[in-house]
Amino acid sequence: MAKNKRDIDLDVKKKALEETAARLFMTCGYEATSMSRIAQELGVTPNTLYWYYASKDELLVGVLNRLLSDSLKQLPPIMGSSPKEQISWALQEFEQSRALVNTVHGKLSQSALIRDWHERFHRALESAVVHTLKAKGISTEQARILATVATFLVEGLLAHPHTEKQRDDILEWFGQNALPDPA
Amino acid sequence: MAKNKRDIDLDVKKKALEETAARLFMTCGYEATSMSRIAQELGVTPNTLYWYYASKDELLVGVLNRLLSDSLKQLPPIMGSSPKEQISWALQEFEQSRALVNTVHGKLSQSALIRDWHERFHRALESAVVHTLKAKGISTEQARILATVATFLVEGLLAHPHTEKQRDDILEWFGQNALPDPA
DNA sequence: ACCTGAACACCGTTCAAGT
DNA sequence: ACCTGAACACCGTTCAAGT
Repeated sequence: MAKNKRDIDLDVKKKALEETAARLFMTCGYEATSMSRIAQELGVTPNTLYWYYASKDELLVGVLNRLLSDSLKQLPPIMGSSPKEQISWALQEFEQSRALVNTVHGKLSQSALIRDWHERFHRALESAVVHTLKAKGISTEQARILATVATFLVEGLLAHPHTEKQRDDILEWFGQNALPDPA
Repeated sequence: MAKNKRDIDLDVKKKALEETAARLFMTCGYEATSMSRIAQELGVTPNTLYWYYASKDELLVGVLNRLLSDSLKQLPPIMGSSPKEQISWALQEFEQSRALVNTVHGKLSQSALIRDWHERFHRALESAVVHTLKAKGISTEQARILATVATFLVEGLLAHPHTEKQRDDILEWFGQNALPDPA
């Protein structure tokens, strides 16, 4: 990437920074990726990054938001499928960034910035899931519980290496117990 | 603590090191706790820690094993209670070290040492849970699934701040769906 | 507005040297 | 066997200076 200044605008530049950072974070891990390394990959001095982001954590938030909105763009097509397929999709979507999921959880107790982002993310996710469950005739309270359980199962599968069979068994079990027996 | 050398034996010394490290890890977080800080608290030079542990990660493993075996000592009394109470106990037991749970998950992709410990821990936990479930007449396969789900729910609750109601609702829901309806 | 050079305080870790 | 002093390479971050 060129060392251009001023001739490419802020959003384009941030996009490039975040894409490089995302790639390194996902392959080498957040802690193992130094600001110097990211800068080096971009042909830039480490300090440069601090013009765009106040801290490494803030860069991480930028990366998370970008990955998330990229995922959400692919969401519409699967909106009509079964709950099990939807969970399966979410799992696959997060699979590549599983290291980041663990990173976020690991930083919860140290970084208020990450804590905020995490809280917002879960609130948005829950309300989306609850909304679709209610459309299926499930009570608000029950929908809330199921949404949380589904989230924990996805995160558990992401956090721990597992076989395909394990994943399928769990999704199957949840699918059968989630909906109150449609007699 | 005294700077004694040779006059107190290795196990006692390691106990003191790990207790101090555990306290700091749990209150300030693992990354935020430097080796220097731990050493300072012990009235010792940072290098000293490296005579006992090859790395900070190894010290963490020592801390984890100590906390775990301390918890296991309190296990017998609750062996007879209901599954829901047992899960509740596990939750409460891990509550204080919730930061460490997140730390371990966050380091999975970077540290082979932690990965090993984590794998061993989950294997031991699963086999214990499966064993008790089978005693209740549940098939091995079903017991495995339930054990994994229970683990993910506990970890989810630990990783995310939650209200008492949320916790009770989830445990209640699991309790009702876990055991194949005892007619 | 954007980027660099040089520096800061700190980190985990090593090693030769002391007792 | 146990511990220290001094050093190493590196980290995230800051700031004054350049264009």
